[in-house]
Amino acid sequence: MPNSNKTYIAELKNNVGRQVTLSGWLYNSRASGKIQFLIIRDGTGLCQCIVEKAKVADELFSRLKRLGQESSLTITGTVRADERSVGGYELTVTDAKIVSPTTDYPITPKSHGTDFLLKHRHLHLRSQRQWCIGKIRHTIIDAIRRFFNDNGFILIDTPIITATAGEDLQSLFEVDYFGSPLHLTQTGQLHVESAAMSFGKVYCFGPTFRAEKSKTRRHLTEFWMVEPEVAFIDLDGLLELAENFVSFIAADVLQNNKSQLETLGVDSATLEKIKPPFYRLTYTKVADILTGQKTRDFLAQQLEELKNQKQQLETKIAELEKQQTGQLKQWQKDKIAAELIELRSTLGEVDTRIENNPKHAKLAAEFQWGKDLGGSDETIISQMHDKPVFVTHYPKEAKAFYMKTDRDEEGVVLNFDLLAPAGFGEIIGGSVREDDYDLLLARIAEYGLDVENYRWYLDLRKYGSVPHGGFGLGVERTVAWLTAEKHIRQCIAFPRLMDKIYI
RNA sequence: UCCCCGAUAGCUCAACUGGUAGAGCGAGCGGCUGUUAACCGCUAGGUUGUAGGUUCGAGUCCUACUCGGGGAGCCA
Repeated sequence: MPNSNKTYIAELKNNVGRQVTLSGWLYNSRASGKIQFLIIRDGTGLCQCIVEKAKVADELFSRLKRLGQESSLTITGTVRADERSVGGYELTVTDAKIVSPTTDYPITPKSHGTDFLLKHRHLHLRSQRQWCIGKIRHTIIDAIRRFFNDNGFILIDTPIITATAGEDLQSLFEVDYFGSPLHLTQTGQLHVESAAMSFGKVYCFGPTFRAEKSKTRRHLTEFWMVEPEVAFIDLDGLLELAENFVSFIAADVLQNNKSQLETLGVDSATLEKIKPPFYRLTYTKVADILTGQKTRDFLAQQLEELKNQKQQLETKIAELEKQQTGQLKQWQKDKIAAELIELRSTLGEVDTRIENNPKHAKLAAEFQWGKDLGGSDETIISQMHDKPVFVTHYPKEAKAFYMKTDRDEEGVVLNFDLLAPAGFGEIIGGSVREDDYDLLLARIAEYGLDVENYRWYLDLRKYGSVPHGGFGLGVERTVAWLTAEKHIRQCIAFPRLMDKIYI
């Protein structure tokens, strides 16, 4: 095996004119009598390899011709720049070695259903789309770590098995810990607060578990969350930190994943907009907006647009259905059929939105100060903006026990949610923490939590309490937002969904 | 937990009001020197999710169940 000059596809641009050897898998192939086009993937990209019958041994030519998708092989040839090729470079093949031939690879280059793909997730990870998302996820995670490391934050690894509940008690996964019931962490926040009193600026980054009965495109039961926590910080400081942080991530993706964004069909202009300052609204302001004329007009207009869109789709579908019955080549009929499936699914989505619009309008109009913002309310606010929006100062009844009440306005807490624009919704939740011992104790009791479990947490208010706060950013939601991926389950390699684990 | 939709070849989907289950992809064989989800010809591939029911006749209608998708509530 000529291994001495092994090259990765990503490095082809530096090797034009040279002979190189690639190792990878057969992604797709097209063949004719005397020429074959093999698309090879090697983890760094795709490369079209040209096999001409005249330039290789006959036996090799025919073996390559019947080589199945996802067979592994090493392939040697000369690098050429060529516009017609994926990635702009191709290989004129002189030799190849089949490492392991494959037959009947289940995932074809045609379309597949979600269930099928999730059942084959171990193989689906090789697909272009999953590969692009995986690369971007990697950039995001790397950016997260770098942002904090370069800004003086210390990484603290918080426990996964815990006795304290950070969020809602109903969404806990219980663990039988040598006979006593503990649970999987919902947040590292309480622990990371303790570390902030030692290091000043800290963050934790790990998996989080929530047994929410939420079967939506925005929920996983196991997801990754990064949670910075800072001593001596106020709400304004947190907002600034959060907007710089999110902007840094977006800029990093833009810089490192141009081609992946392009493959995914993401308009990079939307990412370029993600720059400070983000919009800042108080909860009370949001409540006014939701119940006001602006929202009524906005939703009415949206409904009009949706109805128009529906009509256009229906016209298009009718046209295609008519065409389909005419005299056409089989492949043309197939193309139309594929297009119809696509259009019908879009139509279904539009129908759902039309159906939901009045419900959302009603929910918004009847919004009562004091309630938490519903998903639809968030969506409305988020749709009204082209940049992320901070919503701050929620009523304390709607929020967690540890959030600090606004001393100027006792009914609200010093918290914030960050809503991603264009209807994407919440990606960050954060707050200034209650730092007064007595007030915190009262809140713990109010929430019906066992004070004994929170003794250590209360101690932080006893020994040198300081104003402090932090937030949590959901990694998969951020990935979904930045890649414009509709479903969060595509944003982690092996998703854990409510009641459903595939692999 | 609630509401809506669906289940037909390995995969993605067809089958008008109940009347002999059909394409493409994939697989196999053959053809084609620049293909881009290549194309063209041939071949194989099915107890229509499961269990009942209505009917002369059920993929199609009814009931239950199982599985899947979407939405609601809740959240990162």
